[in-house]
Amino acid sequence: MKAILSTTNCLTAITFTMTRYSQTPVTTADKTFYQLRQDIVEGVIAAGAKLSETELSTTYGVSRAVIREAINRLESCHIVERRANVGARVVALSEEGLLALYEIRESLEGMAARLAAKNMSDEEIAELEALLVSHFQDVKQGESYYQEAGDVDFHYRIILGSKNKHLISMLFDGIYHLVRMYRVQLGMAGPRVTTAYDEHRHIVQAIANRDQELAEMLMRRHITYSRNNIRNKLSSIQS
Amino acid sequence: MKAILSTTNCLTAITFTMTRYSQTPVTTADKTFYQLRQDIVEGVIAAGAKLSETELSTTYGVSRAVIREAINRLESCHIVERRANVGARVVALSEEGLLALYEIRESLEGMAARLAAKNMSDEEIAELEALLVSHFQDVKQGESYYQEAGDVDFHYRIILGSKNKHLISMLFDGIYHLVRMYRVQLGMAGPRVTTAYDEHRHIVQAIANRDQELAEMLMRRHITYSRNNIRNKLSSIQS
DNA sequence: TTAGAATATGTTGTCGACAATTCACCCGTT
DNA sequence: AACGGGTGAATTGTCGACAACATATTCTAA
Repeated sequence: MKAILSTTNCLTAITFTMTRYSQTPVTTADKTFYQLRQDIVEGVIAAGAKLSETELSTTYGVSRAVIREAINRLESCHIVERRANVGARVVALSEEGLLALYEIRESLEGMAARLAAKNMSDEEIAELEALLVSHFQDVKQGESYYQEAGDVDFHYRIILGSKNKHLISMLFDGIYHLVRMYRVQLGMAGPRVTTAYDEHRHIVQAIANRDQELAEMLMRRHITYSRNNIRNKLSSIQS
Repeated sequence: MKAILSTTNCLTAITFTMTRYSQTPVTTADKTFYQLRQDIVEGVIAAGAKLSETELSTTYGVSRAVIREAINRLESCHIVERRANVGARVVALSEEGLLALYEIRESLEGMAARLAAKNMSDEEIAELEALLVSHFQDVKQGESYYQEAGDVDFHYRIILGSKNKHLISMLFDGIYHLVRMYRVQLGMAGPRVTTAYDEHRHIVQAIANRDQELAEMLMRRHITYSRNNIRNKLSSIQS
């Protein structure tokens, strides 16, 4: 009944939150870009695979020009790597790559929490606290499959709360899809379900208190823990 | 004899350092992109101006497809804003926009300094110290026109020293050109010449001591000072 | 047999033309 | 005179074809 794949829920939650940020695709190049990105992130197109323009144009039923534009945008997102006169390949996934991404997340989301403590409206903070309450109930009922969507939504709201356009764009358009891609393809499950809730709670509290220093510090620690968690999983898989 | 325009020296120094990072343009779309970006950053194309594809294609003597690709890449850099079926405009410059960029610089370059303290080789650190010595001599001789190139070079080396690919790309391809564009078009001079040297010296010292915490903190303060400096200049201009 | 050059093939880069959309102008109606 | 709808010019989006480049294969010569 409720055993829907977590991915679906996650995407729903994301799109819900992001309606204030991302505009719906209008041109076919837009749609193709979103489709291609999704197919890569979710593993339909394998990591390291070559992206042949002619092949993709027949597959997606569009001209080579729109495929080229889509690939260009994927390159800007660092999802594919391109060499002139040779072609584009999906980026190679490595443990170091994922950990490097978390270094940036630590830096950027820490700043986002700091700015959120400064710039979020009281109403937005109230919504954030309400979100946390609903998470608490989910966790209490053991509905851990909601956790990833909830975690993503939590972070999204804080990032949006920073009110810094560049910060928002870097995280949403750049980092998050890459992280998801790495997680899916390296076979990582969702985030830690047990301990994360308390960390979220403390972060929200710091934001509500307008304590910029503490909000940043707690967010950085939160992501550092996440990073260590991933590193442990990866090393245990490899050994 | 040595009274060459500072801009020229700045670019020379940048390209010298960046040879390890950026590859030379090969296709005409590449060249057009670099040309267009330079023309926008240096104010040849005004802020807020509309970028007509047909007009640019005749101006630069290339086809519209090439111009489109260049504009797409400029959009990814947040140098132009695009609306579907309408066109692209150079971004509107605002005081808040520049200050928002410095918030990101603080976050990202702080992390870069932290990672540099961890990942730079002893040889690279020695080069960095040597660079600082040459700056000191320049400052002592009052050759302040070298300062901007020197400042840029200093930051570049530390960013490269982080060894984090995404971090490097975000700063070099994304932030720095935007900052330069804002500075040029808002009529800001180069960075602070007097106090910055000591700050640089302390940062290098922290990196040489492999003190990650301190390196990050000093770099963040360094950029915060710079940001405050800019804010003061801007408000004094406006009033 | 091997190294190197010439060639063949398939890919990407570039171009001009056509289709779709937007925006401004003009006309008609109230 | 003011507002709404319609028409037209101009711009962007999309397409198929050609040119340039990289790579694999084959052929030749030492």
